[in-house]
Amino acid sequence: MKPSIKNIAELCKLNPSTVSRALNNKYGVKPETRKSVMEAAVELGYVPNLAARELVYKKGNLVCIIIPESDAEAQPAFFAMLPYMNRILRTHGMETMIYAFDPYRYRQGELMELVQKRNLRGCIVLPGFMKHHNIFNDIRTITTPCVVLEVSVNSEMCSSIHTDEVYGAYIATQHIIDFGHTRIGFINGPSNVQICEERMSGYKKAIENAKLILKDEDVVYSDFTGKGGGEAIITLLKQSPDLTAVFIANDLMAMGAISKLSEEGYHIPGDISVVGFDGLFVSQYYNPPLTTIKNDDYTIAIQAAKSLMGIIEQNTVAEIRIKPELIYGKSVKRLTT
Amino acid sequence: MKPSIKNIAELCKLNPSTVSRALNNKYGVKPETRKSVMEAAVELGYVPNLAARELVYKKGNLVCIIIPESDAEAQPAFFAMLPYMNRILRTHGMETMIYAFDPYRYRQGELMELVQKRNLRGCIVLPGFMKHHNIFNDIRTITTPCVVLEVSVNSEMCSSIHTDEVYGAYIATQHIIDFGHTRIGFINGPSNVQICEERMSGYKKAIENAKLILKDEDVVYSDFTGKGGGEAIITLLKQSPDLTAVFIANDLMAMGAISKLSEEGYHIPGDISVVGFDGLFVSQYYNPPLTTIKNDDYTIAIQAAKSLMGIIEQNTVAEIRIKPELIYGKSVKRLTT
DNA sequence: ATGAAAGCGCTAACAC
DNA sequence: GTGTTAGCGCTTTCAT
Repeated sequence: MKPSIKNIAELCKLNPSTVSRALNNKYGVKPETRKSVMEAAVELGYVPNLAARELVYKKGNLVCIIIPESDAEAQPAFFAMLPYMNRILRTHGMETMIYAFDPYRYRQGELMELVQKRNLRGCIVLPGFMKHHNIFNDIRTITTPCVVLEVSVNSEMCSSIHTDEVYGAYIATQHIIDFGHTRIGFINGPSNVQICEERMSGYKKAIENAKLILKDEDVVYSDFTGKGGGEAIITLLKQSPDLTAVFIANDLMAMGAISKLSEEGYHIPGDISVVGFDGLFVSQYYNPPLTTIKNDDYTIAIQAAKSLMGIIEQNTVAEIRIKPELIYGKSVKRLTT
Repeated sequence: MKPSIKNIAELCKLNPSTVSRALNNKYGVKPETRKSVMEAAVELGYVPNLAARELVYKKGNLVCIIIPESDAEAQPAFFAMLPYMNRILRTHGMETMIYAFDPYRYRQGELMELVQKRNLRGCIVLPGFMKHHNIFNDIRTITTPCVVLEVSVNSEMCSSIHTDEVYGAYIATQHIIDFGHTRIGFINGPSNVQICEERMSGYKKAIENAKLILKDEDVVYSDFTGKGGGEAIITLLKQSPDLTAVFIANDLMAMGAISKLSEEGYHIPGDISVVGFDGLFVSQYYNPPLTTIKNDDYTIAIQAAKSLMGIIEQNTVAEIRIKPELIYGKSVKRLTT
């Protein structure tokens, strides 16, 4: 039978409330009493029951990370971030649960329900590619500290962390331009996704800044998968055979594209230069090592966890923007200019 | 203020106990009473407090996935498995928490403490590369349903899921042999890790079966990282310049090796054939697509979750062995024989 | 079919 | 400094 403070109380001939005070280091317990309680606790193998404590406190120390249910392939960022978030949260005495919701079956209010039934201390929402979903209505009205990635939520209880997508796409394209390319294609993700619009505008900005010509046929949309990237590059090169470089909106598509191009006899970067986006940890071991924009998951994850603790502990909400960074690989050819 | 059954009871002019029965579909509630309770619950936005329920039931519906704390790079399997486990567990009414322990600071009994304080329903332990760690003593004596990956635990409450590593390494090496190679190197992971010993013995078995000569200098040990793989292949080719193929104990090292070889002017698979191990989802988009042994995370994850539910629901423990599978890429050259 | 009362393990307000 | 008492929200006897 699992021991409770009552058992300790009996053993020490004390009242349970005194035991509680002793265990929680509350003011007003004789040192020797505390000592005897501690010893009894160890002897009995006492472990506090968090459910009982929560019932009194009304809040627990559980933080929930909320993601749309999907495969690892679709969510590399989440998996990269989880350990870092977890680490920070733990140093603040929090523990982590995962809630994967089905985007197609999400019920209005599901989030509040989760928060309430588990007495959650806070949430971190990683919406992935979703920008227009019922869950955001719930986030807006939630009364529990909450951090949302990549989506702004105007609320007293919500902070948000953004990647500066426009900037990332801009420096990617600019890097290609700096290497002397003048015909630069773009393989984007789904056009209805907000980050894709933003990456598109970064690409445009760099092209226009450099007084290059922006052509519709230099842009194709795909689906962020490796397979999709392979198909997209073929379509793109058919439309615009004189491209010398392509900016691709995520590393997975970039890999799919390079793999496909190699198969078709192209040499990378000899024939076509490629820049990706994401900075997956495997990208540096790609053949050739991929030049990419590192969406700094480490920084974002730590920021997210710290921001959450900021709301919980000091009631401070914030909107943070993080600039991604160019990682130099070997997938861009320097043209003689 | 968060509504409780008491509020519902007042609204319906009933006793809280009747409300509880109505909400939980217990026998002996007049249909109209139940109806009025349900309506009141919706009207008030009632959400049950799991902590209170747990206090009565003694058990909750939380399952904990336990991993050593580390970066995503070191734990690709975990991240691949999490969504699948989570999905199965949810269909059984369970929710998932994550517990990342620090292997260097793990205290004896930490696991039991976690289980008790959270009233966990069960655990799934993914020990990664660790085979000899204090946590296994705790797992052995735990009295809560538990599934452990890759490590056998002799206990009434524990099931284990194993990958047949020997078999995997065997079919990898055999595949290379089938393609006509006779000088086949092996880049293994750290020699003190059990799965490495197993993969080693699979490699040996295939070499010996084919009456090829097993040479010490054809094997090098590295650290499962991409960087390590790049260094290892150089060392290996210096020791054994006449190798035509290499079996590499994980995909990340394989990528590092291929990347390095390409940089050095080798062509893959023209000059050197490579087979990896893991079947990471990015491997199929590698250049060239990597021939690898797919450690079927999907099957393992689902098996693990189902096994856990098997212990919880039917008290059935099992020891399951899963055979990995050869994935055909384009990184092995067929030699004319 | 419903109500009354007790109790899960813990903490807090108030006595002493 | 410590005991007493009440109560967190829920379920479960046991009455009625």
